[in-house]
Amino acid sequence: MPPRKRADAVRNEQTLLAAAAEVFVRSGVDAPIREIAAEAGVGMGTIYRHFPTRSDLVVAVYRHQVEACAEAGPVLLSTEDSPAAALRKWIDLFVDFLVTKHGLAGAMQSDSSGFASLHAYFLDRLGPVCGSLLDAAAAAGEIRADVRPFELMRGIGNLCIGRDDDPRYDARRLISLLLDGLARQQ
Amino acid sequence: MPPRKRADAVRNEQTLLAAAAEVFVRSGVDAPIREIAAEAGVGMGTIYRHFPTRSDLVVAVYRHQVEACAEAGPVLLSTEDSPAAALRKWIDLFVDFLVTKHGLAGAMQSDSSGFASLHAYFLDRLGPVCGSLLDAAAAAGEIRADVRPFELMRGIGNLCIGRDDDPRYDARRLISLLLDGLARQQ
DNA sequence: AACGATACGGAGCACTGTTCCGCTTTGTCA
DNA sequence: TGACAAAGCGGAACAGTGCTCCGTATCGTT
Repeated sequence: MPPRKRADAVRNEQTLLAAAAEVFVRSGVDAPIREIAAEAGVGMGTIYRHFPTRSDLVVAVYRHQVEACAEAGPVLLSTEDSPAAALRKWIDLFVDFLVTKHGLAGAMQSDSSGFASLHAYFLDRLGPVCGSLLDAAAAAGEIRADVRPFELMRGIGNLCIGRDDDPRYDARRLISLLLDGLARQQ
Repeated sequence: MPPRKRADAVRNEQTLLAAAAEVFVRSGVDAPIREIAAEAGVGMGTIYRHFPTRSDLVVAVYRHQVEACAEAGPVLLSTEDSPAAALRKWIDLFVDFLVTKHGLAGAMQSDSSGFASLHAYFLDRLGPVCGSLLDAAAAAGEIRADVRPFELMRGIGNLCIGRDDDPRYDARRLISLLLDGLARQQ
């Protein structure tokens, strides 16, 4: 076994993952390396050492985001005032994550098998989390009970497609409307 | 009506269309503007004047290629030794054209309606041409008679997807195999 | 032939990806 | 603890690209 990584290297890798996620949301997955380095407060060389290609970085952020999104579900459920509020906040995180997810297709040229496995991982991990949020909100009578995680996640995913630079299209607005529709009508 | 274009401007536009088509095939639709300008023997400014954005250029080449491909069908049919030979040559042109077509999706970000209309134009214009080549070859007994233009064009189109830089995948080789299979087995 | 109007070419600028190497930090071992 | 490799870091420097701008050349008209 080779000696384990130095502490600062581990720290930088975490910092980078968080910074890249933030920049991807702000400027897309094609954001300049410099911008990501600046956001993380590290040099460009550090990024290239940890993630030799842009694809490596995007994939790493993807995994990191799936994990963060999955862990956020239960936390939100216990800290927010109501299950419906937790659901809304969770979906906000989910939309941030989708930017990375959609960028992934472009970053991983022609490696459709690797892409498929990441997509499966995503569904396995987040489907149940989304499901428990939906169940909780439904049990509280806050939303209708007949919407399943898959259709909701897919619908939101589709709403987020192609919203690159056209200011006339605001995916988050539409998603908010969708959630309004999800609320149980009294 | 404003005065019509100067002769050299018209000439340059045609030259550019042909040069861009050639470069797209050789280097993809993301080829540097400089390379296209060099191929056409014009300055970069000339390209930007005629086609302000890359998307404009790609769309123009697309239309130009559809037209050229459509006109080539009857010509090949009358100049080649056999309908099957004409079909093979025509498909060769068609594959060149597909490079532009696939690049189009990337170049036209989020303008799916414009893309759809171009796609319809493509089918309307080339379907019949491909059909007449197929019919002629079938009538000559050179190929089986139960393959329709749409499925052939679509099949070839799909074979050309994702062959960007992986040297292990050669779309033209597979297409050639497909055409061998199309030949009437004696 | 002369003279706008139109179009051309490409130098120049801004921005980005990627490499490379001198310097700093870390972990270890006496 | 102090010293010293090794691991890691930062960012200057280089190369390639998109796009603009304007002096120059060409065209069409009178």
